[in-house]
Amino acid sequence: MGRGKIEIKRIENSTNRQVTYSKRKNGIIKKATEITVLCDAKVSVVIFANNGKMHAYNSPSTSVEDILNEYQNKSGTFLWDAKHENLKNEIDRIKKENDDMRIELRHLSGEDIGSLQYPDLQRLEDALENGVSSIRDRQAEIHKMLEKNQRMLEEENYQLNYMLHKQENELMDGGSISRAEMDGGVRNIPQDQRDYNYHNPFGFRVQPMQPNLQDRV
Amino acid sequence: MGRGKIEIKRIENSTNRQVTYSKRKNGIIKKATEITVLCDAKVSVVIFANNGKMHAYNSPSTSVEDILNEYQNKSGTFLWDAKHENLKNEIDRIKKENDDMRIELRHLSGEDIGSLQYPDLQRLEDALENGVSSIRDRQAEIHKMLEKNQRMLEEENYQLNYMLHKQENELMDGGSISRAEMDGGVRNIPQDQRDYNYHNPFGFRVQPMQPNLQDRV
DNA sequence: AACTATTTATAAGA
DNA sequence: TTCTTATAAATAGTT
Repeated sequence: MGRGKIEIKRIENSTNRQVTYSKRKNGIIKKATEITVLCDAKVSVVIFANNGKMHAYNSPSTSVEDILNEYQNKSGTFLWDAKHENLKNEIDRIKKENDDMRIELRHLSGEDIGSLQYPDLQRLEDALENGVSSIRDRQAEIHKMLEKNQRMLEEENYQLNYMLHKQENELMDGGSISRAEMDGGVRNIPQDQRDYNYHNPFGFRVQPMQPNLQDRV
Repeated sequence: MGRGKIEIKRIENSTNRQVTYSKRKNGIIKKATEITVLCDAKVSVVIFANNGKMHAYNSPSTSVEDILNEYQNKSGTFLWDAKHENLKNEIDRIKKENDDMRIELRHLSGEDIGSLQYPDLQRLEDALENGVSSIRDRQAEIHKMLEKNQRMLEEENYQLNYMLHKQENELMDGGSISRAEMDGGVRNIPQDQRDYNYHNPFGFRVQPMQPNLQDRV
């Protein structure tokens, strides 16, 4: 019933099949509601599209419990089988994907390559070298960050030591230093004074001068 | 669809209702079989006529009906969940494995490594270098095989050319060569004579002396 | 059950 | 998905 007659056999075109499914599903459910009303019948319709989506129609039931249970069991089994099939298909699909990746990983780690020939080997080698070079870039980047952080820490230590030294001097003799001494003299603090800070757990706490020392590298 | 249009409401005439029920029930089942075939769907249709034996011992009760429906739904869900827990768990497990491998593959190809720190990077680099070295070993192995095959082919060519040369001489002057000439002289065949074979499509066919030339490398 | 006039469903095309 | 429409299919009323 339509523009043309169709043979009752699986519609191969997927879009077409989907459209027909949708239309006919609605048709069946409409018929079910009609017979329910017209003839006072009880109808249960459960439809699964092959993509796993389910639609169901149940007329208001007045059936006794054991009949319902019988239906329940039947439809339950049916329902289960359909869903079960879908899940199994999904599992198979994922397992396939899984196996492919596992093989690729093994190949990339140099295992099971005894049977590979030129083009595959070349591809693997390229991929690996690409990977190595990316990883090394990343390592270099981290290395640079670490070095930068180290330089910043050293700088801060110089300044902290200088300030500590200055305050100790002021406490001891009430003296003071010039701005010039502060700017120019920092890097000339002798090693023994710089190291003092590390051995004095009660040293003054000073706000860090490099707030971004904690940057993730 | 018939001689006259009918309103969708209970058919009061019992005979009429029975006839309509029978016709429409067949129609629905036909439709169900059609959608099953056409759309690769799974359909379950259960129809109870209100005057059927199945309903003989049924006492229509709205409240009981509601309870039974609820029970049906609940037990259906329960049945479903219980039966599918295992499959769902398996899918989750495989999907997890899948994701992990996908991430590892991306890391190995140098993608998404922006957040990785030292130990992971080191591990990846080691793995990649291992892989590269295995692949290169394999390449070298293949290369050696190819070289070996080439040497064998060259050797065979020498011998074939020698034999060809000798036969031609015999045909021309009836002469013969000594065993010593055969053993010692093979490699001294002049270039112009060795090349002759390549230009002579009607040269004698000689059994190859190196049966394993066709080895897969 | 058959028959058939009619209604209804729907295939194909936008 | 939704609408349209020509046509196939279902079926209401009749025999």
